[in-house]
Order: sequence, then C-alpha cells, then structure tokens
Amino acid sequence: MSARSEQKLRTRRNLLDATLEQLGPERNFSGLSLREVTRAAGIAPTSFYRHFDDMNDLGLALVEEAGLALRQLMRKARSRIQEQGTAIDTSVDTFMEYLINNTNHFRLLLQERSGNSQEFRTAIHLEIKHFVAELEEYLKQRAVEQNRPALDVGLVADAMVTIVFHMAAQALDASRTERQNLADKAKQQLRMIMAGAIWFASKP
Amino acid sequence: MSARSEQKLRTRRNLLDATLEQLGPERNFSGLSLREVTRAAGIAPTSFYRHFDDMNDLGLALVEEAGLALRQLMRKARSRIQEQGTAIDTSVDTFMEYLINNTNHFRLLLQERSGNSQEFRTAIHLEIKHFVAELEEYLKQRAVEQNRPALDVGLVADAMVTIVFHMAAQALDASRTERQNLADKAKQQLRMIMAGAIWFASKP
DNA sequence: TGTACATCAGTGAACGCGCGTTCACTGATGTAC
DNA sequence: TGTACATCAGTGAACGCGCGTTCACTGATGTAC
Repeated sequence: MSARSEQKLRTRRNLLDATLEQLGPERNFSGLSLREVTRAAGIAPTSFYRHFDDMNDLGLALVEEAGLALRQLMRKARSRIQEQGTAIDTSVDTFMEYLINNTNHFRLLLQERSGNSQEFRTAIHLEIKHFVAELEEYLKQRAVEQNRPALDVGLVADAMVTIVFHMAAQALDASRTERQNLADKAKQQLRMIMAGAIWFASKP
Repeated sequence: MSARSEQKLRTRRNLLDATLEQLGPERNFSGLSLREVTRAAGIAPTSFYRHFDDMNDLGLALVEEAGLALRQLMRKARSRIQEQGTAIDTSVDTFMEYLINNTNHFRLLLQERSGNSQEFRTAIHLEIKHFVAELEEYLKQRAVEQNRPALDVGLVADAMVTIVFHMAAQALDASRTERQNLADKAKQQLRMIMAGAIWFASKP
C-alpha cells in the first residue's frame, strides 16, 4: 500500500477515534458537529469530505465497528465458558469487560432509540439482532448438550439481551461498586429467565 | 384566577404541547431548538423566557408530566386486574394503551440514556424508579393474597419494567400487527420471569 | 363608577456565534516513459 | 535513474443560515382610591 493511502487511512482512523472520544453522558452522536469532530481529529473541516459523505456516513462506519467488536467479544466469552462451565456469570462478566474497554462504542449502540436517521437506527438494530441470533444459537446447542428440553430460545435470547443491555447502559456511568451490583442483579435476573424458560419447556 | 394569568397558563400549555409534537423517531428532545418550539407554539422566541428559563427547564416540566400520566395509568391497570384477574395480560395491554395515547410523553421518557443534562436524565430515572417501586409493592401484595412464597420483588419488578419499556420502545414506531407481536412476546417473557422467580422462591 | 397608575405577557430588532458546504488552491506522492 | 506530468489529501477563505439571548418597547389587564 502506498504511503499516500496509508496516510489517508490514518486520518480516517483519527476521525473515527476523535468522534468516539467526543461521546459522553451528555453528548449524543447526533449532537456532534462535523466541525467539532475535525477539530478533535486535527484536520480542517473541509478535509472531512475526503473520507465521509457526512456525519451520518461516519456514524454508520462506527456502528459497524462496534458490532464487530461485540461479535469478537462473544467468541471470547464462549471459549471461557467451555473452560469454566458457568455460562451466565462468564457472559455477563465478559460483557462488562467490553463495556469498560469499549465504553464509547457501546454508547453508540445505545443510541438506537431516536434522534438519528432511520438508516442509522436500522444499522444499530441489525447489530443487536446479530447479537441475539448468536445467543439463540448458543442456547440451542447447550440445551442439546445438557439433555434439557428445547427452550423457546428466540424468546429467551431476546429477554436476556434486553436485560444485559439495560444493565450495561446503567453501568456506563456508574462507579466500580455500583457496576458490580448491577452485574450481580443482571445475573440473577438471567437465572430467573432461564429457570422460567425451563419450567415452561418441561410442562406437558 | 385573573384573565391575564389564565392566558399565561394557556401559552405555557401551548409551549409544552408544541414541544411534544416536535418529537419523533428522528427528533430527540435535545435536538429541538428554542426557536423551533416557539415557532410551533405561535409565539415570539423572546416570549419563551416568560415561561421557562431555558429548554432544559421546559424538558423537566414535561418529564414530570409524563411520570404523572404513567402513575395514573397504573392505577387504572390495577383496578382492571381486580375485575379480571389476569395481571400480566392486563398490565401489558394497559401499558400499550398509554403508549398509543401518550406516544410523545413516552418518547421523552426513553431519552434517559445520554444526550441530555445530568439533571434531565436524573429526573427521568426518578420517574421510572417510581414506576418500579409501585410494581414491587403490587407484587408483594399479590404474593400474600395468593399464599405464594415471597418473591425477590425488587429483582422481579426491575426485570419486568426493563422488558416492558424495551417492548414499548420498539412498539413506538411499529405497525399495528407488529405491536401486537411485541406485546405477545413481552407477555410471555414476563411469565417466564414470574415462573423463574417463583421457582427460586420455593427452593429450600 | 371613573380615573390614574402599576404590572407584565408578548414583541421586534439586533447581536455575535458555530454551523455545513462550496470553491479554487497547494504541494507532496505516484506514474509513465 | 531522471524527467515531466497526473493524482489527490488536505487547505483557507467565504457564504448564508438558524441559533440563544439582550434590550427597550407596547398595550392590554389589574389595582388603588
């Protein structure tokens, strides 16, 4: 790759990183301006257009990145579970780890609910759907491996992801000990859902 | 009350209503401008300050209103349940009704997660906490009435509200039939949580 | 009831500001011969 | 390897726009006597 295109990629990366860094409890993605982002990235506002059509275009790139990171996280969690056998604890702990290491990626995924373009919200929704689908697949496998009755995995995976995302949203701006409490609460709630699902599945 | 102060209240009401009407899937509260709101309310931008300090102040008034409406809704749901005895179905249906009649009030309550002032988010969080607390109280009573083991009501109420709010958020911009599916899914998920909670409560 | 004055909701002009986007440009890097 | 030209990432000036906020004002409503 030529020096020129390497430099271009580096600038693009700066734009993406600078955008993430601007996000916070009081800063939506939709509240960021193009000029703010270029300022943070150390380039002229006009240079923005060498890399993205507009802020929406940049946002979509970030959402894709966040989704990819989430999927990588899941692979990691699954391999940990095989070693340790504690599915719920390990999953929640791993999610929490993602949260801490990719705070602003996660912040972006939470913007699903209004304030952005249809396209943007659809993109986020898709990433979360992937996340649910992979959990579904995993639950199905586990049920077979453990000779348990087949659960309504769609329903269970959806409920679990709802609980975990909600937990994570609250944990974002919480202290270390609050985070621990939130994680513990989520784990217990997931166990309730699991127990309820098994109960329903084993009914006549 | 004097004619003058009645007129003032009417203008204030116009501002609040105009603000709610501006909200939508692509419009955050934090994305609304003072001038937009006064334009929609049919007054001069400068008149805004006769009623509110700034947009944040107006937002807080709306959040309070939305919380009040939610609490009224709950009373209604509880009385319906006494007549019919189907707690989960009736509660979800009633929530759905609120959603349809107070769409933009609910949209406002969904903005809890970033993009607004700390004060604003805290206010929303408080309204949701009230909602959870009343559900907790209700669950406690039901357990006693039905001679069931005491549940971990805090955990259950929290999980249930998470599920219902998530359902409602998705239902906001969904079609009639999609909404029905979302409500059915939520009901089943709530039953799972309930069954799981009872199972845990009846363990030694 | 009538009069003189006080209150105050709503106004219009004006301000300075940051915004997104356009344009013609510069000069380093890449390419063809 | 050296030369002449092409590419193109990044620039700086400029634009028109909507914003929040200030200010001195107007005129209808309210109040005191």
